[in-house]
Amino acid sequence: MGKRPTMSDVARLAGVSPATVSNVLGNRKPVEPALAERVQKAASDLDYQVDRAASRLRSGKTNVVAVVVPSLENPFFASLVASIEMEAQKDNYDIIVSSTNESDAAEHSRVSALLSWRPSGFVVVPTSDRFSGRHLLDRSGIPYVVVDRAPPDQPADTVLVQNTQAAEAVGEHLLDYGHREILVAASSLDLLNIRERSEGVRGTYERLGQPLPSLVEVGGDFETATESLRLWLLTHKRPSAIFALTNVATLGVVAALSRLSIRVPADVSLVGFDDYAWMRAMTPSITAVRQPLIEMSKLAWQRLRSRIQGADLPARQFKLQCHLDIRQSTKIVGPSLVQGGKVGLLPLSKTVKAKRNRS
Amino acid sequence: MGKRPTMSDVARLAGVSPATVSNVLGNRKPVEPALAERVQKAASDLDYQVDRAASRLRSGKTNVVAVVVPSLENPFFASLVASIEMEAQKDNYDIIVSSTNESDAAEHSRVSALLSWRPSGFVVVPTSDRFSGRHLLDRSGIPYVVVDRAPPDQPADTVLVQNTQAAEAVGEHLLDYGHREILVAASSLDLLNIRERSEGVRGTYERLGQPLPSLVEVGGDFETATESLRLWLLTHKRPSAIFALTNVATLGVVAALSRLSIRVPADVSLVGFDDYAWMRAMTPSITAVRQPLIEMSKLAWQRLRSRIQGADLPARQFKLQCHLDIRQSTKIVGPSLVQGGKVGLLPLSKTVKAKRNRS
DNA sequence: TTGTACGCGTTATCAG
DNA sequence: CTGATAACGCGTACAA
Repeated sequence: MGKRPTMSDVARLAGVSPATVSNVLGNRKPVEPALAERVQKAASDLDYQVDRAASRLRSGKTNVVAVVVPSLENPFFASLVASIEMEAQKDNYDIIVSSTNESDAAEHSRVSALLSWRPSGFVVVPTSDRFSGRHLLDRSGIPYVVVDRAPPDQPADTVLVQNTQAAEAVGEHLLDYGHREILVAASSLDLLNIRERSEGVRGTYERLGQPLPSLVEVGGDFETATESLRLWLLTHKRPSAIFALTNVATLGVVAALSRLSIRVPADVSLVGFDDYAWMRAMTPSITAVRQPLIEMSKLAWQRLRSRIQGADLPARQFKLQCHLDIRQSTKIVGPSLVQGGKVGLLPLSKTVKAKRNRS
Repeated sequence: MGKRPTMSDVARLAGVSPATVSNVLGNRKPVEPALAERVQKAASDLDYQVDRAASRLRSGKTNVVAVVVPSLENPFFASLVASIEMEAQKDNYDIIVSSTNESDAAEHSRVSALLSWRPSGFVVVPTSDRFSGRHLLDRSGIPYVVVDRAPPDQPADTVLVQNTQAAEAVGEHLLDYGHREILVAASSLDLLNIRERSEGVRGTYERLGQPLPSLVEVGGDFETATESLRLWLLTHKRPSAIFALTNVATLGVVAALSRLSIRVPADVSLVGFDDYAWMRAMTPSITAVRQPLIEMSKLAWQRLRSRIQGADLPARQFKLQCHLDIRQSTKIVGPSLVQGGKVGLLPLSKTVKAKRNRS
């Protein structure tokens, strides 16, 4: 109960000045070991913890970063937050988490509100390609890193995945398995990364002279996605394979197919995006593009930390490679449609090639 | 770029005193409309945001709560954080999120570190029944609410679910479907809530004179759970139904069964815990106990907020009811083993009865 | 090692 | 009753 102890309380108990306590606890200046010990003991006896508000006010240092994501319900963002938190914790940073519920306006207002913390940095997954929090961040001078969705126009530190290449690999995989008529289930084409995925497969089919994939937008949440998919399937010729561009879309496809008693992969093959335990656990296991979530977080954090520490780096865009895990949900339905030896033999687990590259 | 504007900057621009700016922005004291407007304009022209550190230092108010969970990778806790964040946002509170990685020591040190923020309150899911952060929280005098896992001994505000009743309902459901030999897949029996679930089914089987369930501890992560389950199934007589006590255990069971080509529900029935989209999406859909996550969060937040606002309430324990969603993964294998009309007819979606009750 | 000014809003006090 | 002035909260940084 009662009020929390202050540094002066510790100082009094240890019989030293507040300044010394500050020096000991922040090990800023060398202090006589004997004194240091007394101070430490006094501090722990009182369960004393430096007040970050006071500390920040004087020193300007906070050790906190704000993390802004479109939604915490989406397991992809949840996992992202989880691994960023882990990285931050290693460096003794805390994170303030905020979700924008997929609203541009909310993004703006959340960023604005979070600025009042004067955080050391921001990690942002923009809600849309408009990235409406950007202006505020730029004006603030606080370093930030954008993850997953590329900001338009001006460069900024950005950590993305090679969506196009990953989708091309999926296209090749499906062609190699003999699939000619495929359906692409996108969440929303408003997002650049989704468009890249969509155009990736499309490009592959186009280049190889195959019929272009059909495309359906299914929305961002599970229920909607399921229903959209179900409707589409009821009103169109059944494709031989479906490529879902997000984890939610994947789940929607699985549910829709299940409801329509369409079997995977007997009746239709399925490739998902994002890789979650349930995709591996279920029967059939789902062939899916795995995003390097941990690497993304590590890279984003590393970059942000450098900037926080004052490094003067040019804005850079990182594009990490994805990985296609081929599992049971894709079935060979005919001879390979991939010409030449180009992709003659796909390894069971195919790595989408490409390395980091500059913006 | 550059330094952030201060309240004095705004005051100067608006031609008033800093105190007036403070009064306007915090609408604390009535201020002439004309002046107020000038101040608002000046503030927004400068993108001014009050510095929370300075504000807290003087006023003692923070509008931030710390949320401590065992793991952010676990979708149950991730969802919990998501909905708490949503509640908090409505009341203009930010949340600082921290995970203990299922370590008691980390829980203690995380709580200790978070105290340096002087948050308005804590929401804690204890890592273990030891609840090693408790001492610190009690000494701090900061209000806190415990969620999901009950603290031992002394009462504290706690929001739980009726684990026993939920598990009993699962027992009745399985008996009603004619299942005599069942296996309970627990994560770890170190946790009271898991023991309650385990003992719930066990109790039901015992009371009705049926063979007691077998029990296997499968650990807290997916891979381990899958392997433990696989091993158990290889070395024991196959049960007619499996009840998994957590979402991770459920996933592990699904994966193990899939790997062993044991069909659900043809060869074995399955009841899971926690309710996620993938359980509904897959074929067969998984019969599962749904925890009222949103209600839990709302209640926890409401309670915490009352305390933050100074309400002097006696510690209380809330136990919310769960819901058993009967789906395709449980199959009738024989006549009902539930005597009398007691549970003669189970509705397709059975609600585990019981209401909130006092500690 | 310590005294002390300082950072930036807030609040109590005071003036108009 | 409105608005300004000044003290204050609690660590930190710099001079002593």
